[in-house]
Formats: sequence, C-alpha cells, structure tokens
Amino acid sequence: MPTVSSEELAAAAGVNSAKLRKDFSYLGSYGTRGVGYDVEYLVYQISRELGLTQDWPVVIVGIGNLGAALANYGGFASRGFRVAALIDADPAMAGKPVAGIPVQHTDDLEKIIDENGVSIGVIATPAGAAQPVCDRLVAAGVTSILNFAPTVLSVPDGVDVRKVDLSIELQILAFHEQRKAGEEAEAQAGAAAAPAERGNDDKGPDGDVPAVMPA
Amino acid sequence: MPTVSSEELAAAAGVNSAKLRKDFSYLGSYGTRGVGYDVEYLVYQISRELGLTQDWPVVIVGIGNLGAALANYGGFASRGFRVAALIDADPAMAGKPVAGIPVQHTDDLEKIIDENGVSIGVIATPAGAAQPVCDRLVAAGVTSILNFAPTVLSVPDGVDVRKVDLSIELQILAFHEQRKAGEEAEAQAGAAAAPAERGNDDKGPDGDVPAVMPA
DNA sequence: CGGTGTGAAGAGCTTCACAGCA
DNA sequence: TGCTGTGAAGCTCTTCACACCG
Repeated sequence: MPTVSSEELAAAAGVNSAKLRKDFSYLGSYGTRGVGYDVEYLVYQISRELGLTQDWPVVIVGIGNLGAALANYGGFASRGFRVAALIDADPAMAGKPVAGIPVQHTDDLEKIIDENGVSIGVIATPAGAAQPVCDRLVAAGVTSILNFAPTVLSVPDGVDVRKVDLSIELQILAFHEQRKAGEEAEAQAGAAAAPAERGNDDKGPDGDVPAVMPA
Repeated sequence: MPTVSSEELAAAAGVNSAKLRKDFSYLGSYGTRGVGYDVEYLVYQISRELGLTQDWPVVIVGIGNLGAALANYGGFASRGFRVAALIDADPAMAGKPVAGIPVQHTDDLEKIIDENGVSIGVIATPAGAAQPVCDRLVAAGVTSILNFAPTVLSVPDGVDVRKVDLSIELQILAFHEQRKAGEEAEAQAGAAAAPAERGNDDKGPDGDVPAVMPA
C-alpha cells in the first residue's frame, strides 16, 4: 500500500478526516492532491517531527514492581527510548539485574545522569521519595520528568513534568460506571424521585472528570 | 481549617478560581457567599458525586510485572477500589499469591466476574492477548475497561475503554525536549539557517502532541 | 475526477466581571 | 464587606465546505 488517503487514516484512527488533514498541514504539505499521502514519506516526516528518529536515554528511579514493569516494557525501545540506567535507594537491590540491566544505587544518581547525557527521568518511587529524587534529577540536568508517584512535584521553570496517576484512570471509569447505573435507576423510577439534580449534561465516556478532587 | 475559598483551592490546584467555582456549581450550590466552602461538606459532596463512597470491585487480568505493580498499588483502596481477583493465563501462576491475593486461572474468568459482581476490568496482558480477554470480560458483564496493553480494543456500545500507553507519555516529553533543543539551536544560529519551517505555534509543555502517530 | 489544504463557521471550554447574598 | 454563583465575552479546538491542483 504505497499511498493512503486522509479518509482511510481517519477511519483507522477514529477521528475526523478534516482534523487529520489540518494536523498534517501544520507539519507541511506532504500529501498529493487527488492521490493521498505517500506512506513511507509520511511516516518518516511524522517520526522526525515527533522525535522518534532520535535516541533518548532515560533513567528509571525506584525499581519496585512498577519500575521493573517499566524497565521490561517493550514499547520503549521501538519509540527511540533507551533505558540507560535503573536506580534504587535500596542497597540490597544494587547490582541485581532487572530486565538485563544492573540496578545502581541512588548515591551515584548525578554521575549516571551526567555520563549518559540523560535529559528524561522516570520516577516510580513511593510518594515520599518523589520530590527529593526529582530535585536531584533536576539539579543533575534532567529537564523532563515522568512521574508515577502520587504526588504533585514542584520544579523550576523550563522543566516539564507529566504525571500518571493509575488510580485516577480507574476513578474516571468508576465515575461513568456510576452514571450508567444512575441513569438506569432513573429510567425505571421516573424523573420524580430523582435523588439529586444534576446541572451538567453528560458528555459520555470520553469526557473527563473535573480537574479538582479531594485527596 | 473549617472553610476554604475558591481562591485558596484554585491556588493549591494550579487553576483559575472562576473555573473552580463554575465546576463546583455543576454539582450544586455548596458554598456560602462571603465565607467560602465548608471543607467537610464539600469533600463529602465531591466524593459522592465522583463515586468514591462506593465500593468498586475490580479484576486485573495479566499478572506480569505491570499487573503485579497494579495489584500492589496502594492508591486503589483509598479511592474505593477493591481488587476482587487476579487472573492470569499461565497455569504456573495459579494459586501463587501476589499482593496477598492468590492468582486464578483464565479458565475461571466468567465465574469470577459473576460471583464478585465486577463491572470494571483492568487488562495488563501482552498485546496479543488483550482483545480476546476484553471480549470475554465484556461477555461476562464488565462494562468498563482500563487497557494497558498497546492495542486499540474494539468493544460494543455501552462499554467504556480507557487506554494507558506508558510510552506515549514518554514520547510527549521527548517531543517537548526536542523543541527545547531546537529552539536553543535556532536562537544561536539565527532564523536564517533554520532546518525546517514549523507552521504551528508552540503552546508549551502542557499542549499534547497530535492524536495520530505512526505505529 | 479525486483528494489535499485551508478560510470560515461552529462548538466547547475558560476567563471575566459583577449581581446578589450571608 | 467578602466571596459565591453565573451570564456573557473571549479563546481554542473541531468541523465544514470548497477552491485548487495532480
């Protein structure tokens, strides 16, 4: 399949074809009118723009279950990421291989970052350790952090943080699940005995919950 | 601290106070003009609306590193989630306890779902196993699925799927990291020798990458 | 003719600004 | 007076619709 149309790609990705064409147009005019997009050329251009053609050394700090899962995760290598080092505070872990890479002790964190030219760090430590680890990573030169610890990290300007909270994803599902149950009940009982009025229109499974929730 | 103002909450959450008040207003009028929000009452109302006061039994399918990490994750219990069962296709895993819960074999999946009244399933299997597992979960009555496998799952209407792709989060960081590097280089070299024009304005670290990317 | 690239319209979300109430 | 609750303005992202070109 040498070429592909925006319509086909849109169907495959589950989005609108106009949106897809508009997104592509921001990268340049890589399509041919009346034909479509040359697949190979398009893949190359998008890969380049997204940085997939580069090699990104990353370190993972905190080699518990989650850290080990990340170290073993196959999806990284194919996207240009290379696990340069695994770091843990537990001396008993030091030297132990995880996913074929020996775990190193936190004491050497700065040295490891420096020697490998790492600019992306992954934090998979317990909540309490996250901020100190983050501070050390930043001080050592890391400018992007992926945070799995259930804490809000504070970082200086110029450093990016992305937070992944596994329980929030479940919570979003539970929120919609609750709505489903509530709507069934209301449909049966009729609108009169509704337990509480809801001001907002349900936007369906794709809408997120509000940004603020109690700890 | 018995009450709190929208301004204080907004500062803590890093959002605009008007947005916060508007979000709260969708749940009802739980504040007092001139005073603020009663903390205890507000926490209760939000918890109830988000479904945190309910007990949500979940099953985790695929007890590899990631599945084990999820089973051990402390954040679930405090949000009303209860790991009802761990399921794996490997007979060698059966009976083995992970996070204090014995792993059960995939053969019993339907029975487990039914007996525990599970409506939320977590898929942490390899990519190839995800869709069959998903189909069985749905057939058994699960209506919400959290998918960690790097596959797009197809489900019937009425079933919610949320996908967590760990490598995409890293990719987003790498994307911004690349931009940072590019901007530095451009600043040094001047605009004349820029390697490629970029049509889109950089919206900073909070903007996501486009929705479509090559496999 | 077929499909891209894009100006313009539309929809949704965020912020402003202030009336109204404790 | 102080702070909520909210109509309206502003902004961003999405979709439409079609000129234009291979």
